Amino acid sequence: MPATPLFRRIDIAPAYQKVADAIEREIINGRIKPGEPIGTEQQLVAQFGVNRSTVREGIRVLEEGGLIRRDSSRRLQACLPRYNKLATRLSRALILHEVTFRELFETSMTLEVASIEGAVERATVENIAELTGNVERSAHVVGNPAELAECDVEFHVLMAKASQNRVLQLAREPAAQLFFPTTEMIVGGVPEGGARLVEAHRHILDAIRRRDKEAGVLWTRRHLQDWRRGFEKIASLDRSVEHTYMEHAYAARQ
Amino acid sequence: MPATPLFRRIDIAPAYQKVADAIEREIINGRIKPGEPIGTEQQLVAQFGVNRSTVREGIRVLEEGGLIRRDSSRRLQACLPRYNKLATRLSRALILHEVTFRELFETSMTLEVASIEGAVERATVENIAELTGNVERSAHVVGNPAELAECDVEFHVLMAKASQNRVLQLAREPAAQLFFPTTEMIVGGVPEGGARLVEAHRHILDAIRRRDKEAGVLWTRRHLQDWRRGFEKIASLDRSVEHTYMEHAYAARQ
DNA sequence: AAACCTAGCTTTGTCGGACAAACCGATAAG
DNA sequence: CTTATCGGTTTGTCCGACAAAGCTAGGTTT
Repeated sequence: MPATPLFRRIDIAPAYQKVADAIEREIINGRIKPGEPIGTEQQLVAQFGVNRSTVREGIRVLEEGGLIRRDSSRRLQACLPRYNKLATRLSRALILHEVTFRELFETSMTLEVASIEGAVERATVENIAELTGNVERSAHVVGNPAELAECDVEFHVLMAKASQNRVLQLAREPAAQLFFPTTEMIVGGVPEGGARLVEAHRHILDAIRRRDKEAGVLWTRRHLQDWRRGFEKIASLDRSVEHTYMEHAYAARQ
Repeated sequence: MPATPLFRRIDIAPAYQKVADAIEREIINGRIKPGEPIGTEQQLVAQFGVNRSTVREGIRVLEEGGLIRRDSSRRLQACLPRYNKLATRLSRALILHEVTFRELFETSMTLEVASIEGAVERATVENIAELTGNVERSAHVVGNPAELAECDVEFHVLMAKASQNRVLQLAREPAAQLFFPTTEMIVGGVPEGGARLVEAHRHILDAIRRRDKEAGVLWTRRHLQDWRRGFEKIASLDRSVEHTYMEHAYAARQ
């Protein structure tokens, strides 16, 4: 072989990948806007000059990446990747990496505190109305662990939304997806747990209303510490997020 | 329509999706461990009783999701989803949602501070050695914005790694991928910017060594504020992460 | 015997064509 | 004006095929 390479490595990406990349580029740089149609498979076949099987493999890649979706009639269109869907992938990754609840807890504490700080500063009247509705609903289902846990998840999503920071909303999602489902187990297992949860939410909401950052942070920390105490009654923080639990969360999501 | 639904919605997932789900289940619940082979396409065809095209579409889905990959000889095997790859998707999503640099900055500040706190508490000698090597390298390339920016990215990745918190590592990645590439522009545009950056890294590393959390946080904040000041000289924080910039980051990633 | 080479088998990536089911649009019937 | 029907499209799936690249095993060379 030559001492100095004459040619650089030729990029031989498979055709389906090139198809996916080409469409992705058009969406990312805005030539195709979310909601706009991509065209039928047949049209893509004609444009790219490859076989339909190849086009379809490329489509699957983009679909999984959340860049395109099929509307009601299964036609292809660009779309905004849902945080939620992507976060699910990340949650899965966290499980496979066998992270511990301690890691989840520590990071969630950071992110939820950041959320409440943003929410106190920037929550709109709509945000507050949504949160109010949520708290009222929580109060009604305080005796039902499953429904209450669902309300809890929603409360924290709304809080992040109220922070008006979409990066934060996204960053907290993967951890939250793994962290909060345990709430059901805890609320179900600890008497008075439900009431304490609703009370904490109430105080947090109140702090947002009064734009009282200190109180908001205080109650958010307290709320999470409550979770932690409850969790430690049923499991160790240093155990990895078990496959068994994972299956629970996974099944619930479907 | 009947008052009470007699039948529940029939689940008619396309075959390729079922193939993907079936393989995903095996990986998630640990029956196939990362690194283990999935089998050839032909074997999957035989096992699932569907056509190879269908199997291949299912494979593409999992591949994109990061659950399987092809090894050197293109055989299929399960794998641990790389944060990095998933984070790339998320970064893309952030761009499409037209987040602003202010949102990025705010969230990064939160996450980097959390990183340094964890790093000060739990950095191992290996972590410190890696960081030391990085800082030394930075000092050598202080005059080269591109290389220095690369060192900066690595420094913060290593810092997150030193926190021993994988959830945090993951959570900071999407924002960091969008946030740090601007470093090159800033260092290139602001005289003394490079020197200040290296100095900050040095102080941060020193704080980790001395387990001095307060100093670590202080210098991390200062470091990020420096970025912010530099950035505001060339653009507004409230402008969305422009498509043009996005293309820059995107091209660099390839 | 160890290293090398070559022919054959396997696997992937791609292609062309095919067909049933679902969907759309428009027209015909009530 | 609503309902029913009927092509034309589009998707999901299947079948069969082939070139290129990798792997395997056997034979060859040193």
